[in-house]
Amino acid sequence: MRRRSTTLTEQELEIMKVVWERDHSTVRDVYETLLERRKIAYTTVMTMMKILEQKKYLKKTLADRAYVYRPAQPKGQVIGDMVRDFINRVFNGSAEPLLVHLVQEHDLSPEELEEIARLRRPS
Amino acid sequence: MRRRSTTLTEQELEIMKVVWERDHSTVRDVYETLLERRKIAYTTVMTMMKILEQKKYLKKTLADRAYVYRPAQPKGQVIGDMVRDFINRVFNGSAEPLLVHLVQEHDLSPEELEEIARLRRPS
DNA sequence: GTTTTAGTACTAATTAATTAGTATGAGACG
DNA sequence: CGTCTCATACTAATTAATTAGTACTAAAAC
Repeated sequence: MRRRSTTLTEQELEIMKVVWERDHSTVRDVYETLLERRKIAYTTVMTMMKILEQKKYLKKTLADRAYVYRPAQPKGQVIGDMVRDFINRVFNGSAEPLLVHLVQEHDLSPEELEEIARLRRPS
Repeated sequence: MRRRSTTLTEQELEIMKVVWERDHSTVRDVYETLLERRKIAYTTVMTMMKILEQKKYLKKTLADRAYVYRPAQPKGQVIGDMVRDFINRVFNGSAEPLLVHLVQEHDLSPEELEEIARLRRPS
């Protein structure tokens, strides 16, 4: 058997990124945005957004004739869950080795680190 | 269609973690390690390791009667690829917002940050 | 030498993720 | 009013990921 993902899957995330950029979104809004990047069918977007609503990532209200969707959870929360899940899967729950990777391979200078460190300890 | 993953999938990663801990591994070695954690069939492990060999994550040599597997790429390289893939998917290629998440939600103190920062700039 | 053991190769089934087609209905428009 | 447009609901097909069974073979054990 194949375990169902506890976080956003790849395409779900693509849709949520569009939705988070906007105050509210119809299927057509998201469809047109995604269509700029790749071939996709309107009903594909609709199906995905229905799934996201069932998974409690989106909430919908009926406006005029079409559903209007809004995020059901703040972006930071959802992304934070994905980061946590990644750290669990790849680093057995320990954040520090991920940080080491970032510093060593992702062009993060000590200056940037210090700046970010101040987020936790405002001087 | 469903795009094939460019990085290690969840169960592939579980097997690679076991292999990386050891100098060399047979299917039985990995099977017995995984069995301590969960129910799994010997042939399941064998199939997965064959896939990992085809994907160039493992290389095998025939020793005695059974294949002996070794990592074909260093762990740091493979994990680094996974980190890069995650940053691409979730943060559109930018490492800094991931760092902010780590600092804010994963108990990383400024002291730890400074220590890690020294990895890049040995005093 | 026959049987038991332990390995691989091959096949296949299941489920999640992704994609999209078809049917249907309500409102806009002539 | 009939038709066109645009929305949803429902159904279904495809592929990747995961799991494991069965057949076969060679060596070990008796």
